[in-house]
Amino acid sequence: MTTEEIQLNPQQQRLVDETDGIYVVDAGAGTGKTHTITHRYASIVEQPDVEPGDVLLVTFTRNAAEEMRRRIVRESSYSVRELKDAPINNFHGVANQLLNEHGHRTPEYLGIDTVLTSSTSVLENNTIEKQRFRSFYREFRERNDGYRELIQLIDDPSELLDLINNLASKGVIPTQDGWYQNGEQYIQGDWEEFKELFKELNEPTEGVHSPNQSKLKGDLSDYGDKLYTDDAPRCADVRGDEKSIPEHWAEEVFEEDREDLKAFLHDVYFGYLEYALQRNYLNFGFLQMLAYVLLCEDDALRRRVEYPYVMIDEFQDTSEIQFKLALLLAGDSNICAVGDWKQSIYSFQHADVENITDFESRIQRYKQELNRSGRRVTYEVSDVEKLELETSYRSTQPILEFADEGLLAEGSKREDLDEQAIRDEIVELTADTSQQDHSSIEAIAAPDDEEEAVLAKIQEIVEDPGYMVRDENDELRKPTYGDVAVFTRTRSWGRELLNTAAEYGVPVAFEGGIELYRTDQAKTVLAWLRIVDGEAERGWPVVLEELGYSLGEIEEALEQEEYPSDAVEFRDRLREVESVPAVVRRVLDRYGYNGGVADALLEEVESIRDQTEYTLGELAEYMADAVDDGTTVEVETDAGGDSVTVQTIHAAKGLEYPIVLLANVNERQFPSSGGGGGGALKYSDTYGVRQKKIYDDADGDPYIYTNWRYDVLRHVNRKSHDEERRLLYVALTRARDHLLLSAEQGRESEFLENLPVDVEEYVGEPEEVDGSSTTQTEFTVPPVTPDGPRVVAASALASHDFTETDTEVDVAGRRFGGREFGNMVHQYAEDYARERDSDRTIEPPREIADSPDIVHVEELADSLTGELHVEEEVYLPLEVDGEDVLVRGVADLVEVTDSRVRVVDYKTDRTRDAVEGYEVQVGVYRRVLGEVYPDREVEAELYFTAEGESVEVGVSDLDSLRDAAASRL
DNA sequence: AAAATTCTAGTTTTT
DNA sequence: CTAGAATTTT
Repeated sequence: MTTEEIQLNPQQQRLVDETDGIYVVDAGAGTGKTHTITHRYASIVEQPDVEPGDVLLVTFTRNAAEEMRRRIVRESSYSVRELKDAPINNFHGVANQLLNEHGHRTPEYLGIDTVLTSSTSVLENNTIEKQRFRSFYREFRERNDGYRELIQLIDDPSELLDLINNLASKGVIPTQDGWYQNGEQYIQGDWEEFKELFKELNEPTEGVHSPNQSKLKGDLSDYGDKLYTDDAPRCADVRGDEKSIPEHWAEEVFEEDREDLKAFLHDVYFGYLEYALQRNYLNFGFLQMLAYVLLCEDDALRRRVEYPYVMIDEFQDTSEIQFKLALLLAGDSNICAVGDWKQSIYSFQHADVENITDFESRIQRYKQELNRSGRRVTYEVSDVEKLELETSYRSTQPILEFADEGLLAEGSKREDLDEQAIRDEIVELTADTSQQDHSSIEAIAAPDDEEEAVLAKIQEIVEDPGYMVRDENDELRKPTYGDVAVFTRTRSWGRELLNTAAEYGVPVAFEGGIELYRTDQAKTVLAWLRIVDGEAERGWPVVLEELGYSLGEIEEALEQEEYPSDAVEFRDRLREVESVPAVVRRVLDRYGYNGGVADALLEEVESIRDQTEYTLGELAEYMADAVDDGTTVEVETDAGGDSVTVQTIHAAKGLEYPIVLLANVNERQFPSSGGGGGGALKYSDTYGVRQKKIYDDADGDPYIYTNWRYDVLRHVNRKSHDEERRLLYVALTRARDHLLLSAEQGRESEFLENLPVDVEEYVGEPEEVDGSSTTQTEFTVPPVTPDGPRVVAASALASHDFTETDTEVDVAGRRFGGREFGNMVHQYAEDYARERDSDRTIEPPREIADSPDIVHVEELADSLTGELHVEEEVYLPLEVDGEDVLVRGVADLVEVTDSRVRVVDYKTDRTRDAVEGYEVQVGVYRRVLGEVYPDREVEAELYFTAEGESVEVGVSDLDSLRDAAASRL
């Protein structure tokens, strides 16, 4: 703690003094928020008629709650003992306690007769919950044949689980025969708001001379390109012939019969809640949800437990249900919400930034919703006082001002921010320090390797006297490695930096957990669990490979079921061991694994054992799922001394460093673009729950259509880069004295271009440091190696950056680019095949076999004789640049007869580079098929469908093309 | 200058 | 399978 913080400044003092009433406090980065809250708490509690038990202090994490308790003890007259049971807790803790003490029969309010018991546990592990949900959903599907159409649409059950959790975070709760309170409204969406947004988006945009078409109309230019049901209106009708699309579409897309969807959602949601309760567990969402129901239903209890004073920290991270819980827990209008909207970066955890930005209207709306069926919130909420903390004890003035610019930086060329409107929302901070000439802000662009440039820069920082930092007395000193933090957007970039740092011996520690289950140690443990469990084929290969067996030898051993005798002995001894953790321990011992990863693994297995009754086989299944999920686990990463901290921006929230280097500020990384797709169901506050696709097998031919209403509606909910800007802001405001941003030259993020800093080319290679003289992270995190070799495209072998240029063709008066034409040819080929094999469905197996020696096509060899195959994938194991890879080619047509194998690949692009790529691809076919069918003649050829720059192809030509394809086969 | 079409690279973050 | 940029057409 710095000396400045001992005294309270006038704004802080005001917050401490004014204890009665409703306050929203805008407490920016480094404004001494915790310190102030601590004092406010003490000041409330020191009133003669107030006890610690009267003040509810809610924080976001368990750690934050403990930290707060410690500081209150230190700064007030209360002792540890007196505050031991004081309600200083996180939301989940509050809910848990409430249910434990008073809530055993809560499920009854929803029509579920299971009781909560003291042994009901809170499932914290995502992978386990997904597993349980999956098994629930498996049963659900069998029981509910009526929902077949919706079930067909959903290929990943965890999509449903996400939706359920999202609804739970809003207080949308299912009951036996409907929805709790006004839950159904949320599912329906908000027509008024939708109309408003629709209108806004449909305003013509400003052109230089005359108005342009509206954003919405522009967005809908590709409407109609997808497969719609017959009742969908045509593109021209939807878009109309004005600058805006006809107004009536707003209502027509919003109004939709969603009764089946709602019923399905209800039954899944309610069914899973029952399922969890019967199995005696709750997830985070259910925990808060039940506490909410309890407080709503039991008026006497609510009055008994309510608190005269409520304070909530990190308010920008609260969800809707948490805000409502806080209102229910407050007995009077003494509520204090402290936070910083600019640091709201947890929307994926259901944080709703509008809780703080629209505090005044939200608190009124929520009160109204809570009082709809009873008087639950009795106090007045219309008088909300806003306070601001304006002095920052962390960053220098230039850094504070620069960080604000981060909130104004446009993330793409398309974005157009209302700068003034944003500035109006920002409370400008003033730095407390007078020292600031030493402070610097710079941006570097690395022409070749950004990681190396970052490391070189760090070495420069600790050696160059130009970078001075302030000590606790505000005096300047030279920085060390420990003063530097490197932030990244993604975990993976940080991990790579760590590897590069290890090469050069730069002391660097990665903080914030590793993907534990992807380590060699975990893989070995998994293999042994499988062996012990009797899954020989999945376990032994890993173990034997570690012993140096070749692939052939492994196959041989599996076939003969003959394994090395000491390994067999070890297996038999493991089978005698009773507890699962003990098995794991023995395996780790056998391999001499005893570092941080091994410890973490053991700890994990023990905690999983505590949470579930997993058998050995189930644990193996769990570990395999965790590999897929990329589950991360906190591991002790003691770099032992003076080292640079590497962490994600999310992990850095709440921390500060003298020198911050924000790395990988590259396009498409930060802000991340694209993505966001997938999933059959969508939810937004505005339009409610919607189905993206429609499954239909009315004509006996199952088909999935795009829901045309959704296709229009979704535009009204387009995401902007707001949260990414806040993430940028969080990163920038961690810095005390120096701020650096880095990117790859030529790939700089739009953010970087829009920040008021010159991006300078930085060429630098780190000096190699003798590893023994520096400290390294206790273990190095290995790069993620997916099981089996990497798959690369055949054409990529010809050149790493070959570019396709276009050829064009005219078909029936329409012009097609090369790609589109190629797709069309392809479609013809497929239609042809479908016609020919109408009574047979072709389902080529998509999975690559475990062993790289097994070529995929082989599995089809016998069954396919004499038949036509469309779009077959072939894989060829090759060594490329010293790495074993599977080279993938996708052939358009494959024909296999007793004497011959023929592959035809249609292409349109004849540019030199492309042809080169295709030739490699065809060579791959030739070779792979030659290996699979050694005694047959193998032909593989390219068939160019468009010559030169532009080719005229009429419909008749396509017919002849089809005939040609047919005659070849 | 505006609208339409095509191309490209991406698909995180973790209480 | 999508958002957003880039390019082409009107």
